[in-house]
Amino acid sequence: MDCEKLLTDRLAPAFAAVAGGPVDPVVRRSQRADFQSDAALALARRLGRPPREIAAAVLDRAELGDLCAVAEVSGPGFVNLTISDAALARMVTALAGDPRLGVPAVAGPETVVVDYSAPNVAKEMHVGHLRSTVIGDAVARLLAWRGHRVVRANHLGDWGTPFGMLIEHLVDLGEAEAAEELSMGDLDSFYRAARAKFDADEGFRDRSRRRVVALQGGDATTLRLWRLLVQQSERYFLTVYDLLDVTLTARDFRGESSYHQLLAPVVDELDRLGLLRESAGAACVFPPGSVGRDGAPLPLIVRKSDGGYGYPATDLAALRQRTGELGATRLVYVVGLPQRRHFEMVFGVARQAGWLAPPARAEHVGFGSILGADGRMLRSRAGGSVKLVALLAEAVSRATALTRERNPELDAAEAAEVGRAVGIGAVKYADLASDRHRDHVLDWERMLSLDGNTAPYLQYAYSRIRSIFRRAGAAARPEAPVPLAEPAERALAFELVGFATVVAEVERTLEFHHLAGYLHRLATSFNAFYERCPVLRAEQPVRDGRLLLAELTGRVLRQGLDLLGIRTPERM
RNA sequence: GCGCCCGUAGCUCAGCGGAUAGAGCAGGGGACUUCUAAUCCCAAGGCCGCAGGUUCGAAUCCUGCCGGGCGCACCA
Repeated sequence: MDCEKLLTDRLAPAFAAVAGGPVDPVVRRSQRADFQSDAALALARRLGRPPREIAAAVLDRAELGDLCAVAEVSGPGFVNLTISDAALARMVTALAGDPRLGVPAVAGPETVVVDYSAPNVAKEMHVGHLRSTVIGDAVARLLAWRGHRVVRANHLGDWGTPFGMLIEHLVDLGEAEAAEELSMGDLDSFYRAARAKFDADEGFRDRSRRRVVALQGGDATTLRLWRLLVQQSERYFLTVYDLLDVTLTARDFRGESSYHQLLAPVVDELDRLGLLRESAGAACVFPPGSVGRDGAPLPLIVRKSDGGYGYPATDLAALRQRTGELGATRLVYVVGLPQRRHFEMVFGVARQAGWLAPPARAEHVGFGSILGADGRMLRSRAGGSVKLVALLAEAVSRATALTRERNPELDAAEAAEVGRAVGIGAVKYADLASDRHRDHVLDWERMLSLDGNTAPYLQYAYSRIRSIFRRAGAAARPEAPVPLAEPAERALAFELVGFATVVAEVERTLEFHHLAGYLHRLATSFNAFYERCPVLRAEQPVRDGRLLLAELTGRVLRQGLDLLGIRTPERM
């Protein structure tokens, strides 16, 4: 099913025999054939034999007859491999009969915790949350589809000193009024108003401080007010997730408050393990390898000098709970790159404490900032951060207008639905289609140009396929003979068969731009095929075969886009 | 000062040890009586930041510079 793997498996024993030890055949796609193996070149020095001779010896031993039409030594010692039409057809047919499109469910499922999104109660979600939410959701979707047990952890910022002022502001407004404001999604003005009073009014500051103490002390009234804030915010966040087509639900909120009781035990445990050191009144752990500005070891402060706990303590408590109680073996943190050092230190301390021991491992899936078209951090006209919902609304309205213009036959309801899928898809795809380590330039024109390597391009290819089947009035026959005579058919067949390879790679690296790039290549191949190879007007048995290729393309596109969290409308 | 990320076509990006460096956009030229032209085809466009080094072979690995961004003890 997976061509690279198939060829690798065939070539590896031959290389091993020739080299007298295991060798990776280094199989990859080639411009001169379907695939090439480059291992003979690297082996030449070690074996003291000319690379061409090694390649020839390998070809002599390798069993490729049922797979390759041509297997030959080329240039200085490359092995060029051309898959036979019969073998390619077999692989396509196998794909057609496989609901999982060649991607098997994992044999040994893991429990994976994906930590993502993480908005703050009573604070607007801004573009900074976009990448974490979009990338994290793709991680969760992909790993779940592969059969892992995925725990979505939405690390909600629902605890800490700001809640004193927020609750006091709520009291000032009156509960009904405050709930109204928050449920309208006007979190920004609520927060700003509280902040302004805090900064300006000494009395308010005092009340706020006392309120924090009451909150932490478990005062019933305070807790009730606090829950009101949290609930209203959660409700609002869920509407954003719904708009974004994100799989996070009410059950996935893991508020920082829920670790509150675990913080002191975490510090105690670190102390018991002899890892704790006091420095300037704070309880610290000094993980190996971390150095600060002055070259001195850098501490992870697990308890501040005022006795309070910050992020490090919460992250450690959460980590311990995840590997311990939950039994997770893979911890994924989808958080911006600036936090890299923080996570290095947290993971370092967790390892020292024995909370993060093989097979469990943690990875920081970091990403760059979102920049405006001017190449600087995205800001609103007023200079503040851009509201996420405003950005999404603009994407949807632009895409809806475009949809109306392009396809006047759609009624208003369907145009709105399509506009939403296209607009949201465009935003998410733009985020996922480039290497996440880079800063990501959010250019309205480009993102919504609906052309090039964009979600709409892929969605359009999908809708073309659906259109064919609406006209055909029947599904493709899975056992239809696979047509490969036309170059466009062959090229498309190859892309289809490569789905599993890409999914496996992305599962390992969590670099979704590889999947996006693959889907774009697939859509491009399909569009070229569509252009040159009429489906419905073709004679049998070619017609059935082309229907099969079209259907498979549709299934792979839908599955691939679904893994990215992007919808595939039937019509555009 | 130290650390991390990033410098590839005018723009946005792939490629990260192999044969002539690839896409898309923008700009140029073509293709709709044909399953949606939101498409396709053709041409053009590059001292792969700079300089050394390793290698049969470097955009890719190493070192040093230059440029941009971010981080560097009690904010989350």
